Amino acid sequence: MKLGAVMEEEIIFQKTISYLLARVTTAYKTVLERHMGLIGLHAGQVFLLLELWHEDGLRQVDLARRLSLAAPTVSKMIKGLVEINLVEIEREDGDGRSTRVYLTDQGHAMRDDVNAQWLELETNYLADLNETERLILPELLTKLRKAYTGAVDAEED
Amino acid sequence: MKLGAVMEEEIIFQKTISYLLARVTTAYKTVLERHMGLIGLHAGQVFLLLELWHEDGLRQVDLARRLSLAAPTVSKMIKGLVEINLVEIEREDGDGRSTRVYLTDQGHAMRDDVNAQWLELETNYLADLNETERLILPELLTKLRKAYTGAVDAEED
DNA sequence: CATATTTAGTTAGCTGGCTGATCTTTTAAT
DNA sequence: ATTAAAAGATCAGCCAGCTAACTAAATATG
Repeated sequence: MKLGAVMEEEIIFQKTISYLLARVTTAYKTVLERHMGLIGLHAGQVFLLLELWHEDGLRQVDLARRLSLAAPTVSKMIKGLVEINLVEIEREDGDGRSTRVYLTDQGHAMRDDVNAQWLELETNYLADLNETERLILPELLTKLRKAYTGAVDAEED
Repeated sequence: MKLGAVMEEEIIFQKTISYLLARVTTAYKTVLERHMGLIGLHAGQVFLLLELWHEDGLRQVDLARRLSLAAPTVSKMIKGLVEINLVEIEREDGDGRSTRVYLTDQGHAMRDDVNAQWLELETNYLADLNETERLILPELLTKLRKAYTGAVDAEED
């Protein structure tokens, strides 16, 4: 009775990878934000810090590129991080346009907390994945990321 | 010279599924928003419309549950959809608290546009996936969604 | 019947993304 | 040297999410 022909179109829609991805995406972001909130950070800040832990003193434009984010987004994030004293900014000597972003001591100190929280995220929510899935997923996700960051404008006119 | 022992920790971080998922998430959301913008919609509105095409006249709380969204989020989305005349709201007769959301003619009419755009999304960005991946991904994504929507508070005190 | 609790929605205010416009500084071109 | 173009950063304003706090209606409870 409920399997009328009317439903077919919608079912297709909801079975697309794009749809499923959207649902995962939304749910995941909320969880991530909540988890990082436990250590006083916002999700976006974590990724920015990660890049700085990797290489301190980057310019904003470098961060934007590495994180695949727009410049204003990075600008606002840094503002937030400066306010809670995790990073400092400094005008570049050679180039008056650039601002370099440096970790403060507190910024460095957050690393263990973030790692711990990250580990929890990974273990708490992904416990149900079997070994095969754990192997495949990284590849698939990487593939997806490349698809969405790389071929943004690849559509017919 | 650059491959010091210092880097090891960070590399682990960036190989976690959580990290990769975050990157996909951000990239995908931007693409999705851009694509739906081509037909005058925002990403969130599309999902709400989808539910209404499935079953018209839902209450906001129903929509929130089905979409796994918070009530204020749905409230704002509906506001936007009302403004562009895709849905109308109507106070429930039996229950003065509820508002039911109904598609307008224009709301119904968007369906083809959305489907078309959705198809493009699916074909343009996921062309590189092979058949195996196309089979596995839906399962994996569904699994992830359940993990992130279901076990939100499953952590030690 | 009166009061307390639950439920549905809204408002306010936050971060995370974006685009578009603006400003300053550099660099390129004439 | 002057002007034009490019690059780095910011500001304003938008939507998608959220939480917290609130109103109003419905239901429980006494």
